[in-house]
Amino acid sequence: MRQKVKPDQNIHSYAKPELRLWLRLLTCTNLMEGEIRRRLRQEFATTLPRFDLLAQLDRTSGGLTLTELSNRMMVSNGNLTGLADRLVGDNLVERLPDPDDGRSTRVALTALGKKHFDAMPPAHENWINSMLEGLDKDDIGHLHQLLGKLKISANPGGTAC
Amino acid sequence: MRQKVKPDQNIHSYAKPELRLWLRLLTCTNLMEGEIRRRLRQEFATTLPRFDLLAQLDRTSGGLTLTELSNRMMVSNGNLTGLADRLVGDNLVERLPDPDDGRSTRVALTALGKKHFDAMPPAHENWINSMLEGLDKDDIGHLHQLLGKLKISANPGGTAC
DNA sequence: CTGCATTATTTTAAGCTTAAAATAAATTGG
DNA sequence: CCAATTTATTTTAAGCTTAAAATAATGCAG
Repeated sequence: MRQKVKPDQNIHSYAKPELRLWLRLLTCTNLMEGEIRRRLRQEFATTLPRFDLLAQLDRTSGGLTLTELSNRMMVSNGNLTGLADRLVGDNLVERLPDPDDGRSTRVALTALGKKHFDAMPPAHENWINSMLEGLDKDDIGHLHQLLGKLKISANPGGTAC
Repeated sequence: MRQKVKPDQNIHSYAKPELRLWLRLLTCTNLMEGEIRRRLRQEFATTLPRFDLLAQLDRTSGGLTLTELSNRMMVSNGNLTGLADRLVGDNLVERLPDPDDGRSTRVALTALGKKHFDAMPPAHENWINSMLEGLDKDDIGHLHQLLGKLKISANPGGTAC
């Protein structure tokens, strides 16, 4: 005998917990990312991709290849060419030939790039902290742990981050 | 007396739980969003913004104005003009003059758009479910609840979604 | 009714993003 | 050594995205 079905249980509704979770995850990320983009623009006249690239370079010495950068930033390789070009144009980063591999070019912060970047991380951290003010220590730990599980589940290979 | 500081507690590290949480949130969303984009392209030859717009229209009757769409999709109003234009060009949606307000144009699914869209939600839901397979019912509920808290914290106004 | 502020949309200019194809250097197998 | 494959990057074409300025219709105060 056929089971009864609640009226709103149609295929396009938001009834399913998994779908609702995904939409909420997306909303949270969009809210936070939007705020970070807005502030980067207003307070530092820069963009998130630029900030991300500079941040990656800042925590390495000797620079990174474009492939390393594209893996870490989770964007396409072709993307890096243009982004790096624009930052080179602003004298924030420089391209260095890789001594060992003629195919690669390494990218590194210039002195100006380092100076330009250094004011950002403290502000960036404050924005994040402020947006997470409604969560207590346990919430943050638990959320981190559950997202760790999600990360593994969504990424069977598991190479990124 | 000044407190001792651990060696790795420098300003650019990932030691802070809030920053680590944000980066993990971003990673999870990027992983899932990337997979959804890939599948939409491979299986339906479409993109996420197109899917999102069609999905919004599918669950309303009488269409939506561009402003309503831009609020629901959390993208800029100027964005909608081009996106709607492209979908109109493919005969998937149509623009209708708003009878009450000469400034607004409503956008609605065409018969072709409805037909085109209808196969997507079941597949979309399967992709989500598959990526969340590593989480049990309690994980999903708890994650949903914690993200609800985060959503409120990050969005003091609280208009979106 | 008339000017003024508001609201809805479009345009503009710039940058971001991608997939796929092209180029070029390195590596590997015979 | 040499051909075939792999790897790193760039180019190309298209679409997405935004903020800010411009257009245009509405509504409201006096």
